[in-house]
Amino acid sequence: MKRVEKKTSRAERKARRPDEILVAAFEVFAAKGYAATRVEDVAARLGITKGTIYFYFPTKEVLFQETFRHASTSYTDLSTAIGSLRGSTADRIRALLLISYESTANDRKTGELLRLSLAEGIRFPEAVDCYHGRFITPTLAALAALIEQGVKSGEFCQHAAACARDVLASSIFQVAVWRLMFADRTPVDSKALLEAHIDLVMSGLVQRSEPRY
Amino acid sequence: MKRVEKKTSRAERKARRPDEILVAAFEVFAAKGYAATRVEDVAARLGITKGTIYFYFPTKEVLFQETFRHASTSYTDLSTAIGSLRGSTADRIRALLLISYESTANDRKTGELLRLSLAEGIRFPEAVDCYHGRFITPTLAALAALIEQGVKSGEFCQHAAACARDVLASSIFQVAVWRLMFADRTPVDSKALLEAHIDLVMSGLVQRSEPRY
Amino acid sequence: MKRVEKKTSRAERKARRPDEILVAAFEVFAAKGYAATRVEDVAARLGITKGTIYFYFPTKEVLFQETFRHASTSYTDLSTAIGSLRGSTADRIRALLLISYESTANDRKTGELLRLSLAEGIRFPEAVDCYHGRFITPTLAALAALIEQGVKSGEFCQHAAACARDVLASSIFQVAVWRLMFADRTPVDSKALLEAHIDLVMSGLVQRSEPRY
Amino acid sequence: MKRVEKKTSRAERKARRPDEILVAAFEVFAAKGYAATRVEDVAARLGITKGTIYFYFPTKEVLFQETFRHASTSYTDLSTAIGSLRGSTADRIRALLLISYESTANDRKTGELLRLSLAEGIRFPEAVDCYHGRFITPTLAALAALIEQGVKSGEFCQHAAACARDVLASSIFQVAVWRLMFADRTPVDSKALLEAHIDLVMSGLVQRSEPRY
DNA sequence: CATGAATGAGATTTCATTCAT
DNA sequence: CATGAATGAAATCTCATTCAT
Repeated sequence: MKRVEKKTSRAERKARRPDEILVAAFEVFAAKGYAATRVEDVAARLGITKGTIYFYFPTKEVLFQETFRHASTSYTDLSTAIGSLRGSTADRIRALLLISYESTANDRKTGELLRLSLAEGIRFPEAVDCYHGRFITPTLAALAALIEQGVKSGEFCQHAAACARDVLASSIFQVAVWRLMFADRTPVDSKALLEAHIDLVMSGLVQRSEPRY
Repeated sequence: MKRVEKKTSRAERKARRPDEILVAAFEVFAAKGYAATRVEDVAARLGITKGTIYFYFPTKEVLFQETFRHASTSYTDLSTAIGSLRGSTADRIRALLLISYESTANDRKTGELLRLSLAEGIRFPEAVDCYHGRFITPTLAALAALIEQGVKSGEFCQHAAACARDVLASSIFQVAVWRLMFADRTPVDSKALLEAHIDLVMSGLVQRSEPRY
Repeated sequence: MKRVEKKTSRAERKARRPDEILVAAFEVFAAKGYAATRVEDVAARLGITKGTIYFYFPTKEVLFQETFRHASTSYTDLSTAIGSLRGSTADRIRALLLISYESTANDRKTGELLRLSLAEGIRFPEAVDCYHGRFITPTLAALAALIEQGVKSGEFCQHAAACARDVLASSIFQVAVWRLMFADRTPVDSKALLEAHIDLVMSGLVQRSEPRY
Repeated sequence: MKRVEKKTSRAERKARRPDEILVAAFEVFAAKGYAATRVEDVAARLGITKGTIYFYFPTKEVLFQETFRHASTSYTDLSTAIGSLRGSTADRIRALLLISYESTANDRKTGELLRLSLAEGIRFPEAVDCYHGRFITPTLAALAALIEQGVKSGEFCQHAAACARDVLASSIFQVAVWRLMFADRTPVDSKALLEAHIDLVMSGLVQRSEPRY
């Protein structure tokens, strides 16, 4: 019977439509920016027509905002990740930053969100808010929490820890910006760069008044 | 008398027009992005009409490219700056990064160029090339030169120096991205952030007289 | 009831639109030439808007080319006409030229195509090719075929027949040009002119073995 | 001294300017048509600027009309030519048509005037009037005069002569149209075509009292 | 006289949005 | 629900025309 073969029923399909649209829209918006993206481009990517998109989203502007929100949501939840980390505080920070990196490296979405935030931030402040709330705040909070632990445990020197949070976070931005700008022309070993960054910062962060080991 | 008041003759005006246009165009392009900028916006900012802009630049696309190039050109020349730096290598690196920071902080142009590079890089690869050539390459070269001096003089440990260049450079990106995104909402003390970054990295970079391990 | 009155469904309308546009466009292009025709003029003639035209044709240039091609296509097919002609070869040639004349006289299209070919030929060489292929080549071929028959049957003298084809064809051009230039100012009896032309040429063409007078 | 070398004084140059402009304008108008011709194109061809053209001609429209008039004026004066013709009436007609042909063949101007008349005739009826008055009317008059002489002298048969004028004239149009359309693609031996045309028409025109063959 | 910078009206073209089917 | 023909506002670009120099 037909029904058996058909894996996605009409109802299922319908339920997924908005998400499908948001996914497709994200790709186009990320690649071309808001103004240069045509609603039809998004539709074409799904093999549907403009009209269908307008059935789910009232305007292009709303489509953009929902798209941005949707794309931000799927970001790996750091607060759960942080609980499962093991090892010294330094190891856990390193692991945390690598998790961020991986999520960026795998689906590029995080990087593209950064691009969109920067590119469209002036016209869509909510997008920046969203990016900030979903990505930056949790990352900074997680880092801050880990650093505090390190200070308490004596691993980190109090003084350096004060602004270590932002400095560590910058490693993520560095890699993201690097990839956005030179993606296809100057391939960079992002992971090595990230780890070097972490190493250098860490070595300035660890307590050193006496022999370390 | 009219004549007396008129400070700019027609000839003078003409000679300055292209530059005036490029300056105005940069502001609008930086604020709205390529696609959302209307040629008329640029004209209005100068109190002239579209036609005048098309008299000097054949298309909006060319206007953008020239604008980008023009804005990139005025970036503080690091190779001259580097010669006038004094003090220890660490001091000179610090000074160099602060120069970059100042140029960004004062006219925002550097930051906006970064924004445009990221936002329009896909459609205007030459813009990225330009930004790369004018800004990133000289900065990295200057840093690399200084680091090498530090290694030779024994100030920096060989091992850490290997990737210090990129890590130091990331401080600039961090500040720039931060300012671009949160300019008016979460004012950041960029200078403090930058100096903290440098401090941390430096402390991981300097040669330490006793064994680390 | 609305439904009853509406003779043309949306689907029917859509199917006819391209042709409707091409017909309207031909009239305007023929009357004003390519450059002086505004796309809006064509739209207005159909009671639609510019946008609709651009929905079917990507540019004004393509619209012109398609229009020309479309207008050329409907020209009376001479190769079928030639088969149904009766009488002496001279009679059949006369009939053939009159068929050409009638098609010109009735819808003016042939004449206007000539005007467009001449007027826009430099910018649209394909238009000339098209006119040549659809109109001139078949006419000349048909005439040549008939003349050859006349020579074989002994009706025409070999010598004169050599270039009779072009000379007979010129009668068509003469009438067409005449009508194009003086259409509304010096009305000419085109038919009489054409027949006189044919008579004169024919009398030079026919084999005469005995005194005419 | 400079003056000696300078062949054209400023005054001379000034006096020729309008004519120079009209000559250049004709070439551009003929090649591109009225609407597609920019005033600047005409200026560029003379190495001067738009402003100068506007000094001599108030609008582009006037420039076109003057240009057309000017180009028509230089047409070989047939009424003087006709007096100097010798030989039989048939010979003189042949010679007259060849004179027309030569003037066309040499400077192409006559052909281009025809093109412009047809292309712009609807918007510039005066251009057609001008072409008619300067070219067609004299040609037809000259032909009619010669034909009448031929009839009086018994060379031509009365009957055929009635419309011989237009038929003979058509040979000129045929050649002109042919050259305009196929100038560079299907080079035609215009002169042979013209002479064949004349031969055929003449042989239908001449009085024949005895067997031709 | 000649120049050419500047204007502004108007033409081509694009595209978000609507709505009858 | 989905479609896609149609709209119309707006953007890019052109060019005849003007006028200060």
